[in-house]
Amino acid sequence: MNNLKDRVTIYEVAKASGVSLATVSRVINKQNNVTPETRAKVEATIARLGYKPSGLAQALATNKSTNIGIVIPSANYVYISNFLNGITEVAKEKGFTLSLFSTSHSRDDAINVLEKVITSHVDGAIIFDDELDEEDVAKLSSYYVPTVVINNKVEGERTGCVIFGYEHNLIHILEQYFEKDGSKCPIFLHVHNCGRLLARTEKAFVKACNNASKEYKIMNVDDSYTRSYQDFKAYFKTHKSGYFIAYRDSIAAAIVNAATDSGLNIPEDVEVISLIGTKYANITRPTLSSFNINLQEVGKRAMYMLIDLSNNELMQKTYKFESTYVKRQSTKE
Amino acid sequence: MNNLKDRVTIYEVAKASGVSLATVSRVINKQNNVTPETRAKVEATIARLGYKPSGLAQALATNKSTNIGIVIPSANYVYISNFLNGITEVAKEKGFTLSLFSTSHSRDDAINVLEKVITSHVDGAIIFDDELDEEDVAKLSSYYVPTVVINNKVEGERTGCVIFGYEHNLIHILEQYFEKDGSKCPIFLHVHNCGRLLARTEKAFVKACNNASKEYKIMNVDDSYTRSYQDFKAYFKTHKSGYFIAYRDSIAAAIVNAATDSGLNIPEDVEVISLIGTKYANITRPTLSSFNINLQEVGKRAMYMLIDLSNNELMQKTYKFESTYVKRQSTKE
DNA sequence: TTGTAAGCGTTATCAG
DNA sequence: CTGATAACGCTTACAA
Repeated sequence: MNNLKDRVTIYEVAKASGVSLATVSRVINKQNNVTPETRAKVEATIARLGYKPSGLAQALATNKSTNIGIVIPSANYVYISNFLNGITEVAKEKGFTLSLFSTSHSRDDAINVLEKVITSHVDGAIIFDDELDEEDVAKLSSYYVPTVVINNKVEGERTGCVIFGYEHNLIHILEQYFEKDGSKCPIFLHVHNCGRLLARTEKAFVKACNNASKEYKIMNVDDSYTRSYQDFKAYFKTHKSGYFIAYRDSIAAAIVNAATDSGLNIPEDVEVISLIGTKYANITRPTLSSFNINLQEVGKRAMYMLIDLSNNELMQKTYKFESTYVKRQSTKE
Repeated sequence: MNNLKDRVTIYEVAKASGVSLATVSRVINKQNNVTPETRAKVEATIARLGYKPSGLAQALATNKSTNIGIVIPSANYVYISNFLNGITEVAKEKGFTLSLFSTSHSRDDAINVLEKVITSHVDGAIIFDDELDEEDVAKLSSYYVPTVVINNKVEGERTGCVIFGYEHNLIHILEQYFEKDGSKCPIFLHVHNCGRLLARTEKAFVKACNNASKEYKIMNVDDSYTRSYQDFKAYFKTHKSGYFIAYRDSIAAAIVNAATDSGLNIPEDVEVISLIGTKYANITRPTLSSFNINLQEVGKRAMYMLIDLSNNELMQKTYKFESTYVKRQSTKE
């Protein structure tokens, strides 16, 4: 693990070109107080020796790592991928490097990750992880790392947040459903330990049902396609209809497929809405009605907010992304 | 961006506990040549002051960053997500931090990323990106960064690679198809600029067809579901059959959906195989026959290889993952 | 067991 | 425009 050993340093470059460290430093930092000749000379030996400055040493000397930490539960979700993609784009554009931390849905890991984020001296952090709460973010903040939190309303001096608007739209859709049809029992699919967004939408769901004096069900499902497909195959042996609200496309797809495979019709017998719609909502057959938020845009926005935050230029500390509802084949409306 | 400013340093801890820097350093590095009493004293003030060591300074002093660089084209593919997930798991287990670099399928970006990987002083790198070739890896190697390359056979002192076995299996499947049926024209879907794996499988495809003296077609398709769905809707107006080899699930799904929506039957009229199968092959209807490689395992393996490489303990420098073929509903066999 | 001091590879503040 | 020299925060011989 001695990869730094033997690397050409600024000192050797200075020696080889007959100038001082300071001059070499000026050249690599593109400062203009260097004669064209000396600059050329230094640049030549840099090229010849294949010198690359050490980001580590630079960071230590300047107090800037140009590195930002990203905390996610797992890379394995499509919406997280989209989010990451938005982040990487801005990072590249603005010259930041990214450190990826994942917590695997465990509080212990999350605490650990928090420590790592602090010690790794990032210039900022973006947290999209329900294991970490306001207090944790405050801790990060106390170490002077500006933070943007996704999907959690957090306040703080060095903190911004972007939140998702689902509740309103879900309530609206349900109201509409109750008004125009409402014949099937509304069923909310609860995934164990699946975080704030689910909890909030569940609350909104209950509220909408209560407001309309409708009976509803909360059903526990497994967070995997295969498992929940099987569960719903069993379910549809005794139940022949339902108006389902599913957290993720894959769960929605499990219901749709199980229903179809059980001889039920979509959307006549069974209707399904996916809360976190991705491009796969469009690929399954029947296609899935879903709520959508462009997570790539969320990633980009988070980066921009973080950069502003670092420069003390963030005016609007909370940014809300409203979901849009896209009706497809899995619902009548 | 002065996030380091005001952070508690080892020096302040030393002063506050009335010991020297060295002692504090010993304590935080869990060396055993410290009296329990002084250790306790130091630990107390560390806790009181909320001191966290600077990873930067540690890395500079020890020549070890415990950070490894991951180079990918984009975070936006399911198979890349799976790969990342495998990596993050091992990283956590072994105490590494990850730096994520994405090249966006551009050679320029890739070169840029390479520079960044070098300057960021990672202890190693994992490259899963077709823009970077053997020469680039050699460059990395010349800066003493051990590297594991995915999907490219690369040799070098500080280099390992994991490669994917598709050709054999594809040829086998095709031979079988020609033998048992072979009535439909085999069509390989070429995605512009889509990298080595596609090129290799395309070659294998051509070879198998030639060996069997079968006519075949290579068709250019767009690398997006929506676009290729439209293209195939148009295509199936005039063509009523085909045996398609698609690169990705989403392309395979586009064909299957377009065919179905055009009144054709799967697999009677149209058969489709997806080369890079993901869990979505199982979710679409009809389900997609596909070749599978567990990319999570690939990620894990790459990490283990990299760690061994760093310790000069990597015996087997090339590791091959054979794809497995899973027949589903989109083919007869 | 503990402290002193040199060094890791840079940048930055001074003089010159 | 250029060169010493002191930081940056930590580790690690070497001394005590």
